[in-house]
Amino acid sequence: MQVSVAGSSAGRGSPSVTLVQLPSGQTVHVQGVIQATQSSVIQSPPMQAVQVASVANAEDSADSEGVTDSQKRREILSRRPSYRKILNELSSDATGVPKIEEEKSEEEGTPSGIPAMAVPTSLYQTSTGQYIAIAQGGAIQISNPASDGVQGLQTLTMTNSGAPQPGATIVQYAAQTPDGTQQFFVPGSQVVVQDEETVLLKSHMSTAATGDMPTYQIRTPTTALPQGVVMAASPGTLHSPQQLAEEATRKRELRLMKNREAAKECRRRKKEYIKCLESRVAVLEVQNKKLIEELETLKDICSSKTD
DNA sequence: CTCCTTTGTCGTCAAACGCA
DNA sequence: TGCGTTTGACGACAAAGGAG
Repeated sequence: MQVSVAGSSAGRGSPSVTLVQLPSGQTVHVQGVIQATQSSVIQSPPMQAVQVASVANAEDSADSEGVTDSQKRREILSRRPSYRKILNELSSDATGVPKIEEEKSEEEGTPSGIPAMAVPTSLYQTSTGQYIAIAQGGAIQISNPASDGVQGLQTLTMTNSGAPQPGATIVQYAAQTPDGTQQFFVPGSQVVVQDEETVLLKSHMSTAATGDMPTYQIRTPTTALPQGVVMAASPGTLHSPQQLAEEATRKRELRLMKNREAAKECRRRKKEYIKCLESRVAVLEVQNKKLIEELETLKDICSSKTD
């Protein structure tokens, strides 16, 4: 099934409606969640197209008489709920909709690309073709396609309780490579990150599965500063304009770096959210199909009785 | 091969959100 | 209320694919 998600219109003036288009040409209107500057196409396994009801847009047009431009603009720009919020609300309404996990759990080592479900053992397939199984004990097994550098299973084990240090998180990365098991110990307040700002265990676990051993560095997630970066003195101790300028530059660099990472994370969440929407569409399609079949059966029964 | 279009990704800005 | 976070919007860029 191919589901295309596009903002209803480009630019800042667009109302917050997302059109999820099904292969049959039908569209699902999702209120107030996604806008894309360009349309995105997501591939998913083939699925029979069944009619899906559409949800009307509740905040159709903001242009009413007597409203100033600034007010209009403010209405247009009014914040939509976050993906996580919407999805978690959806998941509370309907079963089968996985939740996006809280940020905390991600830092503790749970691959956030995996939806959290209350199923003892779950199997997922990533966009890269990997299979991820979550065992009861929290062990995460990654099965690579045969074309990948490392074949077979890799295990990510996350332990919180009973850790050697209070509040520490053990992240074991055991890959069945010729070198043997590789293991990472991650204290609670730190994350192991790859070079190129790629956080280990974050989204693309396939990067850890390649044959080449990437280099890692320990960072504290709160600051995201690379090692060796020393915080400058507080503004009160700065004297010369040059120092002030350096401080401003440093602050800007820090802000940009943080925002860069935040944008990456936001995009990852957005993708995850879209995947969840797709799965919801699939569930609804199946439900709809069943209901149609049930209706047909009942119709047959009624018509046979009247005959 | 070159040019154009489409698609996807990334960095940045800015505004809204949310929390202490 | 200030500050950090989140996310829509935008532009730049690269890769892929099609047309000529």
